[in-house]
Amino acid sequence: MGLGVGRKRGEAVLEMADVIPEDAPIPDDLSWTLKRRPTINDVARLSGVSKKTVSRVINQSPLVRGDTRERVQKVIDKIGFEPDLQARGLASQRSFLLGLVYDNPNAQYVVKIQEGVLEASRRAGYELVVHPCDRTSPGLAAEVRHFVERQKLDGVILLPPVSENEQVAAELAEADCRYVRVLAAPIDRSSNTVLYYDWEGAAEVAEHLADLGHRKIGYIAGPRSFRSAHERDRGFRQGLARRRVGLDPALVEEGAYTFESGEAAAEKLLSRPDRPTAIFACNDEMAAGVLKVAYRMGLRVPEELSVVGFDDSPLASRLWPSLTTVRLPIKEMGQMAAEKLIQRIVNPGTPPATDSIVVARLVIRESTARAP
Amino acid sequence: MGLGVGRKRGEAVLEMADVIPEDAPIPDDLSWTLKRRPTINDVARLSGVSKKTVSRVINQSPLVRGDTRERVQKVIDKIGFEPDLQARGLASQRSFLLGLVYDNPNAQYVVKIQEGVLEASRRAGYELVVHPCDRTSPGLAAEVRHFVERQKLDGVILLPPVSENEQVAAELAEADCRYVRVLAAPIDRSSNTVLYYDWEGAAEVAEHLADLGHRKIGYIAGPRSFRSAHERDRGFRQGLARRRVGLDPALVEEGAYTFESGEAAAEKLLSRPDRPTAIFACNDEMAAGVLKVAYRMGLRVPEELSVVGFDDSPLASRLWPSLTTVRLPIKEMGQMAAEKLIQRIVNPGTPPATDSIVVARLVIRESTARAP
DNA sequence: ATGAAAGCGCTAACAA
DNA sequence: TTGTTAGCGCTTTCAT
Repeated sequence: MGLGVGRKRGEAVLEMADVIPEDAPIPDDLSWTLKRRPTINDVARLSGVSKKTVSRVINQSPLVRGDTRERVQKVIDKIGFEPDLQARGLASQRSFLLGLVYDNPNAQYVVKIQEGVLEASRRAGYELVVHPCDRTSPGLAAEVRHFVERQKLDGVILLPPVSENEQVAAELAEADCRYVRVLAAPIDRSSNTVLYYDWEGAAEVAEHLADLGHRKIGYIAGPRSFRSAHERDRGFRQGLARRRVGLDPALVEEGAYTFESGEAAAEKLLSRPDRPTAIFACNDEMAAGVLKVAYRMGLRVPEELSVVGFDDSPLASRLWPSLTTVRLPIKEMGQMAAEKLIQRIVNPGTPPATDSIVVARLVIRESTARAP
Repeated sequence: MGLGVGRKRGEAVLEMADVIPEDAPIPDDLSWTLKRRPTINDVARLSGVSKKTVSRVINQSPLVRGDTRERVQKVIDKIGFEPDLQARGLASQRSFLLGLVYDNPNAQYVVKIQEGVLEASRRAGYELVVHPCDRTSPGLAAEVRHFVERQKLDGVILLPPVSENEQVAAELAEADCRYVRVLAAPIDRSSNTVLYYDWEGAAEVAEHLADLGHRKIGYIAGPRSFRSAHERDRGFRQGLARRRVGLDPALVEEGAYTFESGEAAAEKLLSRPDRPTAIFACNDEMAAGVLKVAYRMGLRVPEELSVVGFDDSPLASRLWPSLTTVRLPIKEMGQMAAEKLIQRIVNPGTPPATDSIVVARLVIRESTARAP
């Protein structure tokens, strides 16, 4: 009956009725009678409207009368229709996929960001495709572009330190791909950026140590190639300046953000005749190295040496003594980045987004005490 | 000229020629003349064959003559044609996406697996969609199914402990979705499984401690809800039995794989009058807790107390003293899982895959020594 | 070995 | 407000 005749290959088959009359109730358990995943055609037929109207309902277009919308929605719910994302994407040049590009050695950081991003994306019906990469690879920008174009990603989030790569950003812009960069300093438009103020946390470290009476402070900086290292440096020096405490250049070492480089730097600093009473290592890994050297040299922490790290990694709370460090709300950063991106995807005509800023804060634990 | 007239909306426009005669050389720099991403139609037109033949070339069908294939391939390379994955997927019910489902608190583990999976998937042109989940959620199986169906994932990899959930596996099977489970014990067909033998590593721990002369050995087991905890338990007891060393039930505690639970268990064990001379904690987190308690109680490690962990997390090598522990080749597991999955996707008609097994091995560091 | 035509399930342009 | 008609770019019958 009804359209039963002109049905094409693969059309869903209903056993009772094809078209449901306007005024008839929609039968229960229609899903039982569908032999395969329902399509927009099934919904259209069953609710007696055109494909396009169903499409309008799906896409929340205002151009549908209330009762029509309701009727269609009822059929959708009844037969459990869910639009096919591939088809939708093919027709509208979207994919409902976001990308996450990173080259960060810190697993905790990456996973936390992923969690935050996913929390926001799931709400909006987006999935996340991950893409670790090699910052030093010459073809990086092209490779990232290929990644987004291949799957037609609707947008990408870039984590530090790849986020600092201008070529990558430029390539994405050229490919017309929306992106959000997680950055330590405002080097892009604020609608493309989630900023984290590492420097504020570093300044708090300086003040904390100064307030504990430390005057000979050792400092293990991060590698120059990381923007965050500069920011931490700036903040630390600024904090010391605020407390009018000097930083002896002889007590400054540059580390590589690794455990081993922390050990090496600590060995230099702690074998000086005028060894520092406190050391600020620019990340927890290096601070762990400092602790190890202190133990080896028989220095008690914090009684004879205060140690501060940065990142609040799992390490920080599990070391002995637990590390005074600096914490960034990482998961929140992921959420903010995803929300910012999705906002622009879903609502392209909105005014440019405002700044998104998170601030690093000091976490005081057991590894710091008054200067001896 | 040529097909210039019947051209449809959106057709690529060439400035010089539409059809290239059979015997004419293919012009250089054709990409310049294409106003948008080239499609299969462009390739077909330029190489003077039908869409279908181009499709055959793309899909490596043997039903194409050598010279035809070559000619088509030349055009593909020249204009930089890359098939649209959405269109391909829509027509052939694929997505070129793999899923990774996990509920693992260990960030290092997750990231390493992701790396391994990606290494294998990139080679095959697959991308990875990540899906952390909540093992305790009642709707988990349905939710995972929804995840794979929504994006029509070509396959999923399940990590422990979600991988141990039979409902999830059953739901995936019902949805006709290929999956590979990373498991500590063979509870599924071997074509669906990558096995890791935790128990072997645990047995090595037992032998190591026994060989160092320890007879009063404390043991902090993992939570019963983890299959790996059972396997580690089995292996440990087996190893002890092989060395004819007994395990005093009074020296056995159950932990929760957390730092705090390790501390709590260690406090009980170490405050006994007949305190153990060695403690095996079933993961590094708990072992870190043991170390902390030992320091608090003034026990020197390893002189007075040997401590062994499991996982070889970053923690293990950064603690002081560094932890003797057990290592699993995590990245390789990810690779194996992905290869196994892709093999089945790309080549559905192959005989059921054989076992994929990795073995956990003891890593001796500074936290173990001869019994006092 | 190759091709024509009809889909895949959806959106978009243009009518009505 | 709603429907009609073409697509999106590819694969798949089924011919030839």
